[in-house]
Amino acid sequence: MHVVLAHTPDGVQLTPLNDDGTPAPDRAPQTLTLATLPDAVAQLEPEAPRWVWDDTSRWYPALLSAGVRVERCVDLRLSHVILRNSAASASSELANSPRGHWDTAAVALSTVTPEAALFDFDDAPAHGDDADPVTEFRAQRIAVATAPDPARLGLLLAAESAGALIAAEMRFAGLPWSEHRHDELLTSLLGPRPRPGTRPALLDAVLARVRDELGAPELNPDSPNDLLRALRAAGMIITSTRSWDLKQIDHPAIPPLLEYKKLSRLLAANGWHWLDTWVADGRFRPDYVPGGVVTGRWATSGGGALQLPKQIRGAVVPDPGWKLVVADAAQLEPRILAGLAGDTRMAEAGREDFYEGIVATGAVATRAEAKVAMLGAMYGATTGESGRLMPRLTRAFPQAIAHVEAAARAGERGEIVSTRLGRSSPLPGEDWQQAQGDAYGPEAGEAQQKRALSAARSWGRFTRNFVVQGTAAEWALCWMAGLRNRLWQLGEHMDDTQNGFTDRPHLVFFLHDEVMVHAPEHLAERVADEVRAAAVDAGRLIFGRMPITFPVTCAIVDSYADAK
DNA sequence: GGGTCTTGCGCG
DNA sequence: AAAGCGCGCAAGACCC
Repeated sequence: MHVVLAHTPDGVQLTPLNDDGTPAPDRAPQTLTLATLPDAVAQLEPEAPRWVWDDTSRWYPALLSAGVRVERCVDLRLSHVILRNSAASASSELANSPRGHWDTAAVALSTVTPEAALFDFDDAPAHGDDADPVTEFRAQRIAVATAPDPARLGLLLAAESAGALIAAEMRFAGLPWSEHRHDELLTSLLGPRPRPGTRPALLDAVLARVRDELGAPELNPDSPNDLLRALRAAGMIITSTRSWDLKQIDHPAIPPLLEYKKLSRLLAANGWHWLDTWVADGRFRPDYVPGGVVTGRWATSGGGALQLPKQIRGAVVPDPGWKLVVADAAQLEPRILAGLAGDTRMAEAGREDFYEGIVATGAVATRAEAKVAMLGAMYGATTGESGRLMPRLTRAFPQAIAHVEAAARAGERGEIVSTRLGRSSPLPGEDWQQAQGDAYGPEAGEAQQKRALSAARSWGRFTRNFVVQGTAAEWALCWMAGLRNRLWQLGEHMDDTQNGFTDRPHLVFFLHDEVMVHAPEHLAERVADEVRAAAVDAGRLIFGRMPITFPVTCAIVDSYADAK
């Protein structure tokens, strides 16, 4: 059963439907107030319906605040974006109708906090006819059913929607964060928290050494212009102030300067100000944005949750009596490539440690070489060590390399490419099309042709990587969705005293190919088993019986810093 | 004074 | 000047 939730002027319309979108004969639609919605949802939830709503981030946080968890949903907005762009649904009515309500990002924007038990409909855009979720749901079902492979596209929409639930739940639960430990880390690296407008003592001391070595007492190290001038005045030949460039230079000012950059970055990005802004009541609650990246990866907004530097991961600590289970899908993208290409030789070689396996075939000499060569294949390297090693990979694994090469050529021609489950890449922009057109015009100059070729190659690198990164994102969604169900069942016997959601082991963090579970200590080992089992399931879901392994490294720790 | 672009660096 | 992919954020640079 599906139950569609629609926001109406007086409250909420609740419409039960059969799975094909036709009205459920034995169930009448109901109209409710927002205040009574959580109870109504909780009452129906034991039947495990798929809740159909326009945008998970608008409905689910308030349900979670009211203590209501749902097992399944359809996020119409996320699904619509996939179906609008997918080559697999390109001939559907949905994909060929004019852009409207479901294509506007406005539906997406939401800043509902778990604390605010209010639904966020104040800024809902004016509803036209096309905004009716029942109509949209039916259009989506048809688009999926008429696709060449409905099962794959259907799986993608289910996984994307599950991701939206998880994103809301992770924000609700929050990442356990010790403000005290964070402050200790900052103090040991930077010195005690300084008065506003002044540098911490240790940072100041490093800066003094830089100024001294450069003979520039007034240097503002945070100004690239100023810094560049000072470095040149000290005799260095240099065009940028990037750390990587500075490392090539032998000068006594460089080591303290690199240290200054490292520390000032920590202060600016994850210092006390960040702590005040993003951590409350021992939890870090970033705003996850499922589908926020074209490839299907998640983004976050605020708090930089996907860029937590290793330096401060020590501040992520479980509650007393709990553990963190930190799991990482080992060498995910190379495995995904082997699966996508159906390259059983590569899959076989990479069965355990992927890169050691490549070395064992004799394709390259060392693990480091194998890694660089694989990255080159997936990113489209043409120069450097990576570009040099790639031909050897091509000889050893022609099938895998041909797959990414084909994706690159398609992109160079301005065509779209698709992931395993059917998420398609965007078309290149107008500027790109214009540049390609110009290059073949009658009066095209050499510079124009060069520019067009460079743009074509660049887009080819994007599409090359899109199929791998995007399919890896699909795998990760399936992994996490499966894990979510397994974790819930693991806590099934528990009496949910406070909140049925946060009492049980639950997901608290996700980073592309890594997940973190906050688990009661006595369940931690079993959580680790479920993490591994869910990885096996995800591989089967996406690649069927193909013999690809997805090993997971799993650490049960008292601090995120101890995970690797 | 305020908005946008650029630089630099964190993560996978 | 371009350069192996995808991001977000802070602060300076730049412009009106």
